[in-house]
Amino acid sequence: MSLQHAILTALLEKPSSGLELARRFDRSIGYFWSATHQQIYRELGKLESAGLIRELPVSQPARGQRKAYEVLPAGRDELAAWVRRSEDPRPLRDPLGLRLRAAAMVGTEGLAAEVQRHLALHRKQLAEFEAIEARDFPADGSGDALQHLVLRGGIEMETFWIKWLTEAAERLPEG
Amino acid sequence: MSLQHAILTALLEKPSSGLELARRFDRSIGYFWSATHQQIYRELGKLESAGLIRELPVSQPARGQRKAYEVLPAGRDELAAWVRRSEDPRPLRDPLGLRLRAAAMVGTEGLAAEVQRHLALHRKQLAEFEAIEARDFPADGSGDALQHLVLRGGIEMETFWIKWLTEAAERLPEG
DNA sequence: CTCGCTTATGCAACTTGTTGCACAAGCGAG
DNA sequence: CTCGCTTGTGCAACAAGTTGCATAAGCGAG
Repeated sequence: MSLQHAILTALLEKPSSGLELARRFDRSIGYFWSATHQQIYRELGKLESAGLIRELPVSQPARGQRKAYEVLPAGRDELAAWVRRSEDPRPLRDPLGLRLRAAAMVGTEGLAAEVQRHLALHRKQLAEFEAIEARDFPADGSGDALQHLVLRGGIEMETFWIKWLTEAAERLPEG
Repeated sequence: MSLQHAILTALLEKPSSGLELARRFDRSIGYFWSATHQQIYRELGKLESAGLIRELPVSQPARGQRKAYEVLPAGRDELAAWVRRSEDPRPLRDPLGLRLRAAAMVGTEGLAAEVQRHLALHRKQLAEFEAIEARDFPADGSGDALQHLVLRGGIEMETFWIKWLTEAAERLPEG
């Protein structure tokens, strides 16, 4: 049910339409949970049926107006209860590690290039996170500490990938 | 399709029955991909239908004999092709990061304890990985380099979690 | 021997995530 | 104006992963 709670969090931060949510998931919220627009629309529908959110009434319903949603008290309660619940970490799922292992059986052809490609992707992501950190969390300690912590998680995760992939690149042939 | 390829890899390393596979997934292969026995049985069925694996013929089919599978040439080919394919990393999915963010909206009550619990889990996992490393990959450089690399990935991943969760513990109230 | 425990295999139903497409409205260029 | 492009919303089908249960065989204690 994590996706529903992610949506509730995002809507509490700021009432939004489906597409706005999808965009915000591509950025901040997405460090630890990604979602496509279809998933988001589906869950918005469920959340509305469940009485946890509602369409934000608009003063002048002009044509082409996008639907925006806001969180109802029941939604806030549910989110608060979820934060207090206990939930185990999900096991890691990454195909590249698997492919390295498979390569031990069937040969490493092409893997060095793939590792380089992943390295570039992770370096790019890290640069983006660091740019966000510099912009939103200056050294003076302004900005929300919890949100900064989450961003730090994203940064350290990417740092891990870069470190490990660099090791991998050194150990693979045909660099 | 990663699970099917994980199974092919495992069967190439050693022909096994469904439950043996499930156990091995809990350990080595599972660093980067986990699976329940139900998933494994289902995929074994599909792989067999697709002609990529077959039941290992046994000399004396005693009662209670467990079915074991071995990889056919077509299966090896498919695995080799997969290793050569290009595939993007999957986005991270972890509910705890999400909950920290949600806590910025609805309060951090109970989170410090949860962070401690996760810390303990990750420390335990790290200790297990390090024990395996000490056992299977002594300093003299014996042992398969690729498999060692994959294990290093698991170790560094857990190290990341511990570092980040420690940061989180320091920043959360009511420790 | 038989009762309960463990091991091994598997089905069915459900939830979650992905892919591909459909449709409508606004917008800008020709 | 109108054609094609982009934006926003959404359905349907599928693939992947999870949960709960059903079944059967071996095994060891009483």
